[in-house]
Amino acid sequence: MQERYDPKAIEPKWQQRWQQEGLFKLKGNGEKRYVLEMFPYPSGKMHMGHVRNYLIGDVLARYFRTKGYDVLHPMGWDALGLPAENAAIKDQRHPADRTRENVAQFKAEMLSVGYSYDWEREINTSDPEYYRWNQWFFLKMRELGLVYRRMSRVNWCPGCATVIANEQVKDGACERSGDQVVVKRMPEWAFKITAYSEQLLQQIDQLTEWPERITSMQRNWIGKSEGAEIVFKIDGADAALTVFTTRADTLFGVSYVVVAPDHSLMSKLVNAKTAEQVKAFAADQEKKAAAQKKDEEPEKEGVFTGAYAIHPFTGQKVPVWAANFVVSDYGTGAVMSVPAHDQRDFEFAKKYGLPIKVVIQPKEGDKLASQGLAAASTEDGVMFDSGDFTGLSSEEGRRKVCAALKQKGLGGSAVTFRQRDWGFSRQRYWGTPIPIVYCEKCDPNHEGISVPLEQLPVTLPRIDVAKVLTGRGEPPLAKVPEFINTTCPKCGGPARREAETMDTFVDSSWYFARFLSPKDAKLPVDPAEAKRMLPVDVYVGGPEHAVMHLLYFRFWTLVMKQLGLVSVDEPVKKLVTQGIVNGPDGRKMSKRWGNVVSPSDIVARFGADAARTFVMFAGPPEKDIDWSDEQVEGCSRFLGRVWRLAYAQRDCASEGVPAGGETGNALAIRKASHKALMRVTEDLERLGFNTAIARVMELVNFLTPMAPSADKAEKAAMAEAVRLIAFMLSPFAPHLCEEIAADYGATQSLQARSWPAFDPVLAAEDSVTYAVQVNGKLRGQIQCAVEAGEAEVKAMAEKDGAVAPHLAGKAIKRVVFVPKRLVNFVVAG
RNA sequence: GGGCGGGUGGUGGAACGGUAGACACGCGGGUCUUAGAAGCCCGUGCCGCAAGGUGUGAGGGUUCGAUUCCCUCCCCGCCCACCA
Repeated sequence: MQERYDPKAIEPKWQQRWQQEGLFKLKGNGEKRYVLEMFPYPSGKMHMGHVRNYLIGDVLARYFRTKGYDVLHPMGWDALGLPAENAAIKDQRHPADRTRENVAQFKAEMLSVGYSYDWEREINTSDPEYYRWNQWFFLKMRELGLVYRRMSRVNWCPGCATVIANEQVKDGACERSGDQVVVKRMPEWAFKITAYSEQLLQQIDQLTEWPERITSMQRNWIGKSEGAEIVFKIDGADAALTVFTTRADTLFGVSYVVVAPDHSLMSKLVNAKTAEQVKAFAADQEKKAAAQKKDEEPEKEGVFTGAYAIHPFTGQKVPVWAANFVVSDYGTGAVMSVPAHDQRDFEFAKKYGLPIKVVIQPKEGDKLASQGLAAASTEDGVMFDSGDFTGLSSEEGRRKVCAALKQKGLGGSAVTFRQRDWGFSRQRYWGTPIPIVYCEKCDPNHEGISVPLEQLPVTLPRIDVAKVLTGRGEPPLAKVPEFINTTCPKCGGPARREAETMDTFVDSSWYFARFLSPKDAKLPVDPAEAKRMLPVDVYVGGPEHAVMHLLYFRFWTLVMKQLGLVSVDEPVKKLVTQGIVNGPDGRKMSKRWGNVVSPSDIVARFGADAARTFVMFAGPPEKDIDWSDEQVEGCSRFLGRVWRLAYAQRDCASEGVPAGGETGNALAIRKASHKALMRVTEDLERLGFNTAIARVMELVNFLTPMAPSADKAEKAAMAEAVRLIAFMLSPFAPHLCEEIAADYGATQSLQARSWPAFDPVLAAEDSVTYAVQVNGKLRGQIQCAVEAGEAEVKAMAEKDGAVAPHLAGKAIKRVVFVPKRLVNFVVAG
C-alpha cells in the first residue's frame, strides 16, 4: 500500500477492471432492480448537472448490487434532434459525424467518473436500428387509430423554421432558439394522447413514489374539468352552438354567447354586414396573440357576429359575439357568458354595455342586485330568478339543469380536458422519417399511405449538408430527390415520401424498454424481458421534464401494453428529480456568468471519487446545490484521511473477522463501526446520501486519533472498521474503496460482494443521555443506563446539580418522561 | 389569478413533536517544521467577562415541550394560466 492517496494512480485501473470483469451486467436471475437516468442528448461535453444526475443513479445501482439484486443500469444517447441540426447548419458538418464524435467524448467522460453502466446495452436513437421501431410504432398506432393527420394552427418558429409543440413554447417564444413564435395553419401528424387523458389522470394515483410536485403538475396539465355542454340554437339559421360550462347553475343569467374568433361555425354566424368586421377582428387578434408576452393580460376585445342564440329554457334571444378571451381548442370553443357570476364576462359586459343579471344569491348575507354590481359574484349559492330551478343550491342545480338539458336533447353533463393531442411532425432532417408515402393516384386526398412494415426502416439519406441544411424553406428531406421520390406501395407508380420527421420525444418515450433487448430485430421490446424487468424501479432526471417526456412515456407505456409488448401500466415506480448544480456564485452555471465548472477539470484536479463525494455530500438529491471548490477540496481531504487511516493501520490488514472477547479499544471500535453501518444503511435506503457520508466522516474522525495497537482483538476490530468503511463509502468513492478493500485482503471487487449486515447488539447504545427540562427549558443532562426505568431516571434527574436549583421550593405539578430522550419537570410559578 | 416547493449560524446543510445547528466549508488558536505546504489537536449561532439570556422569515394557536402540527401574513423559486 502506498503512503499517499493518489486518485490518478488508482482510478483508471479500477475502471478497467470493472469493465473487464463484466460486473455491471445483468445476471438474468434473482430479484431485479432497474435503475435508469434520463439519457442525454450527446452535446460535446458533460456538465455538472449530468454528473449529478447519473451519480444519483450510480450510487443506487452500486448499492443495490451489493444488496444482492440483479441490477440493470444502462446508458444510451438521445442523439436525434434540433441542437445537432442547428449546429450542422452553422458549421456545415453532417450531424451524424458530429454526433459520433460527441458520443465518443461524452462516453469517455462518463467512464472517467466511474459510472457503473452495462455498455453492452448502449443504444443510440440516431441508429436506424433504433428509429426503425419509432416507425414501427407509428404504423401500429395508425392501425389503432392513434395517429391522425390534422389541419391545425401550429406554433411556427421562424428561427428553427419548424413547427414546435405547445409544450415547447415559453413566453410566446421558441424554447430552444428564443424566436418569437407565430401562428400558422398547416397539416400535421398527431398522436391521440387525449384518448388516454382519463386513464393517465386516474393512474396518477398509482404513482405513490413520485414527487408530489410532479404528479400535481401532470394533473394540472391534463386538466380535467367536469361541467355541462349546452346547445344554443342559432336564430334563423340551421346551426347550433355548443358551449362548455362548469356553472350550469348560472344558465338563467346568460346575457350573450361568445365564440373564438376562428370558430368553425363562424361562417354561419356572420351576415353580409358583419363578415368583414369579424374577419378583420380575427386577423388583428392573431397578430396581437403572436406578439403576446407572459404576464400581460390582454385587453378583452370582441365584436358582434350578427347572430342571436336561443336560450334552451327561456327561448330568449341573446347576441353571439366573437372575442379574444375564448380559445378555440379548449372545450367547444364557445362559452355562455354570465356577467353577474364570472369576472371575465363581467368585464366584457361592462365594456360593451351588455346586460348583467343576478341568478345566484349568496347562502347567507345580503342579497345581490343586478343593478350596480361592482364585480362578479363567483361563489356557489342559491339559484334565483331561474324558472323552475329557483331555490336550488348551486350544486343541486347543476345536476338538475344537466338532467333537464339531456331530456330536451340540448346538452347534458360533460367532461373536458385541457390536454391536447400531441402534434409530432417536424420539418427537420435530423429525426425519424415518418413512414408515409403520397400517391396522387391511390391517395388523391393526401391522407398518406403507410409504408409496409417489411420495408422498414425508412432511413435518413446521407445528404449534402450545404445544399440541404439551409435552415429555411421547405423541409430538408424535400430537397433530397433520391429520398423523396419513391414508388407507391399500392400501385407501384411514382410517389413521394413524407418529408417530415418525428419529434424526438418519440425516441425518449420508449427507450427505457429498448434497453431490455437492445438488439432485438423482431420487436422493439421483448415481452418476456419486459415482464421481468419493468417497471423501472428508480428513474432519475430533471424536474423540467414533468409534463412533456414524463407524460409522453406514460402514454407510450399504455400503447405498448395494448400492443402486448409490456405488462405494466406505468413505466416507472419511483421517480427522483434532482436539483440543479449552480455555479459557485449561486447562479445557474452558464457561459454568460462565467461560472461554469467542467467535470473533466474537476476529475483531473481532485479525482473522480472526490468529485462524486462532493456532489452527493452537498445536499439532498432533489435540492439545488451550489458548486464549491472549497467543499470539493474538503471531500478530497476526507478521502485522504480515509486513506491515511487505512495506511496507518495497515499492520492489521491481515487480521480476520473479530473473534469476540474484545480487549483494549476493540469494543469501542466495533460499536462505533457497527453503529455507523446501521445508519449508513438506513440513509442509503431513504436516499439520504449527504447524511450517509456524514456518518462515515464521524466514524473516521473517531478512529483517526487511534494509534496502531499490538492488541490482537483491537487489531481485528480496526481491520473490520476499515473494511466496513470501504464498503460504506464504495457507492460514493468506488475507486478508493476498491483499493483499500484489496489492500485489506479482498480478492473480489466490492461490486461482487454482499453489503455487510450490522450487528444489532454492537450497534445499540448502552447508555443514554437524558435531557432534563424544567418547564420545557433545558437545565441539565444526565447519563443513564439504557435499561434504567422511569422512576430511576426521574430520581436522578431531580437530584442533578444543574437541575435542583430550578426545582428548589417549587411544587412539581407533573413530570413528563420520554424513554431514552428526556425528563421534563412542570413546576408551578 | 391557480397549483406546488422552499425560508435554520459567515456558508452548504443536520434534526421519529423531545438537548436546534450532526457533518462539512470558512474563520481563530495550538502542535509539527529552519520556513512553508500537508497532517494532527482545540475552539467557533448571537449578546454577555461571567452567571445567564436569546435563537429556525413575521405574528398568533395547539402542547409539559414546536424547525416539525394548525391559522394569518411576508419573501424566494418552479409550473400552469383569458381553460369557461
